[in-house]
Amino acid sequence: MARRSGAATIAEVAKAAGVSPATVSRVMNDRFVGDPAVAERVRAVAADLSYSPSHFARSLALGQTKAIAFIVPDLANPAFQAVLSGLSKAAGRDGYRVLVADSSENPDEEPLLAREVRRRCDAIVLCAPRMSDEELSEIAGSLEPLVLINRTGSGDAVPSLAIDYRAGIRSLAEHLHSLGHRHLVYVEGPERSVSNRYRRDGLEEFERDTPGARVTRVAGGATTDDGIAAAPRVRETGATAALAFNDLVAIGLLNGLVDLGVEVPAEISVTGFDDIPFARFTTPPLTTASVPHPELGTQAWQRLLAVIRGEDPEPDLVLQPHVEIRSSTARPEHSA
Amino acid sequence: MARRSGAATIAEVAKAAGVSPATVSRVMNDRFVGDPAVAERVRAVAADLSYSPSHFARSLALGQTKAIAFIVPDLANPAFQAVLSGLSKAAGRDGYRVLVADSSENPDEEPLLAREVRRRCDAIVLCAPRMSDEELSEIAGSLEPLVLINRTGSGDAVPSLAIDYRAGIRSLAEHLHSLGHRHLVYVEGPERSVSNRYRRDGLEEFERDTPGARVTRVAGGATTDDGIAAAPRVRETGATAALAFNDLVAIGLLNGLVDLGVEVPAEISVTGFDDIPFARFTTPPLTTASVPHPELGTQAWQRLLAVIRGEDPEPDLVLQPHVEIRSSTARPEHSA
DNA sequence: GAGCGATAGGAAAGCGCTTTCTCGTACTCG
DNA sequence: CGAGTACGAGAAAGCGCTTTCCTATCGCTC
Repeated sequence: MARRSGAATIAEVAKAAGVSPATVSRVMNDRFVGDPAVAERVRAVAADLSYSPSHFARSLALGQTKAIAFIVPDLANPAFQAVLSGLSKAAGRDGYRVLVADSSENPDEEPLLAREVRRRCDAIVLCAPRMSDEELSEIAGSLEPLVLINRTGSGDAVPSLAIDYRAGIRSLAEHLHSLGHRHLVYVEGPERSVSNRYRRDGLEEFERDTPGARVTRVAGGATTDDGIAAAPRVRETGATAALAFNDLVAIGLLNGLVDLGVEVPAEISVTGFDDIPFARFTTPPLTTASVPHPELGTQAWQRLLAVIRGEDPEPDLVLQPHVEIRSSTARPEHSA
Repeated sequence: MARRSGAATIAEVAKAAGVSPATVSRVMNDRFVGDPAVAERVRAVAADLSYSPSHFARSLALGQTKAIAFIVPDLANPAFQAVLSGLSKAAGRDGYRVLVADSSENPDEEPLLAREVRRRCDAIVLCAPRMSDEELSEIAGSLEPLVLINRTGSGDAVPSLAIDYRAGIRSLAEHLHSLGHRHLVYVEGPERSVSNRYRRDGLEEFERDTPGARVTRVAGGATTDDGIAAAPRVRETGATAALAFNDLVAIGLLNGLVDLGVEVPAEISVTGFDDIPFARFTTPPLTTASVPHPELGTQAWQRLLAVIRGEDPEPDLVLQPHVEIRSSTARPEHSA
């Protein structure tokens, strides 16, 4: 038995207005066709009692909530916020709200988080780079309607949207190579991150296809602090250019290098990934690869809505990053 | 009538296990005291059908959701994220989830947003700097349990937590004054923002109490872009130091000034507010005033939980910002 | 003026779960 | 060995809302 939360119920409104709950419901949902005076009375009473229908009860009766969930690995990363913003705007236009959940607190419980959050709404957009493929395909079924971000073809027929990290980082590496860099160092993302794997693949391709080029790898992470911590390791490699897992890491790295007395880009060039708004404001401004993140959100919504409606979603999309050249990259010193 | 979402219901589990729904419910909630074999069977069947209880139905029956909402004016601002992070951790420890809503899309509908979101959960933490006092006290009642952030004593007995922007910005101004600056310029926050008013108050106090000091005001906003746009206006004032509404604006301003060829801090000192993580990484690193934001979230949860439980919350708290001196502030040129 | 269709609005079932009440069974104790 | 107790588990009500019937009333036509 619920402790009454003080809010008026439909029954109370009905009684006060001298009509049946059914009528109140109809009036509230603009499905009422009878005497306008009755509707008016109901509305007045409802306003008077400041009645507003209970969400749970509605959801229960209707079987839908008009809400979707968005799970991100780290809400503090502006790149995900940009996706969220696009998603939330798009969903809002169709009358849907989005619930945000951040799995950074405990990544291990991501599947649980997803499941739990999913049950509070009609569908879910999942961005879970650290979840294993097995875990993913295991829970995918129980999460539908579902759209995946940055996880391509998990075998299942789940619509997905991805950024081509592989191609993006390769372009970045090629940019550095064209400047004259031969020894690059990649500051890795989180151990279990799938998108880190894509980047590694891209770099391996680059290395293979580019005679004379070499890519060393050092441990990193996904945050500015990880970037700072990686600075000494980067310097030790002797590489003339560093590719960071993302902009956050790059920013940390930039500062870590400065603290070590290393000049960027004179001694070491640095690149990021994502082109977060702050990337323009670093010193020197960060060369990075970007993708229109809000677009990712919009596209995700299109597909999710289709799935919700039982229609066929548009085909999967793999967005190609665009290299944004700024001044954190330059020719290596000795080659000048 | 709900369209069945494919998920198993308690009735199905009950039937499959040859028991009553009541028993299933009890087993699922660890309230079962009977034959362990029965419990085991129920659990097995539940697992088999991958049953998980419907949230709405539970909420409806229980009258509670174990979720709270957090409304922020702008999720892109790292300061609010820090609050969110503290809140979410604290609430999580008590088994509560937090739903995040960002009102930046359309600030005018903040009251509606709050109301709607509130009905999806048990309580709400509201950070609505742009809502008018009237609007606020108008809806406060319908939002309870409620904790307010950065809105002190709205007359009503709503627990609140605030940052002392007035004192904080005053300290910043005094820091600049002590460096020798006499003409300061304040880059205003959003027009209707209450926290902007506090800052203005602080600066007026400073001006009144500090003979020879002068504070000009120019239009600004709350984002980096607003900061960039304010740069020419700042320069025109001829002030030797600029206090920005927050760090985001300060960062924009820093860059806007550089673009205009103005050197910081040589020609103009700049300060921010909030000490977001990026503040350390600007060039020059930003002098700012800070408050432990996650702590704000934790404190908010303490109070909210008390209110939810019908207990008396701890008294309101006004956190005192600490001035973080970095190198975006220095003695004015001619005084050197 | 009788018979018909249309229409306004109520009764009731059902969404899935929790929980009180109740009943039947298996004990225990005198 | 019978009465009383304890305990396991089911029946049913209720959370607040929507929606499908369904009935009663009205207005019309011939």
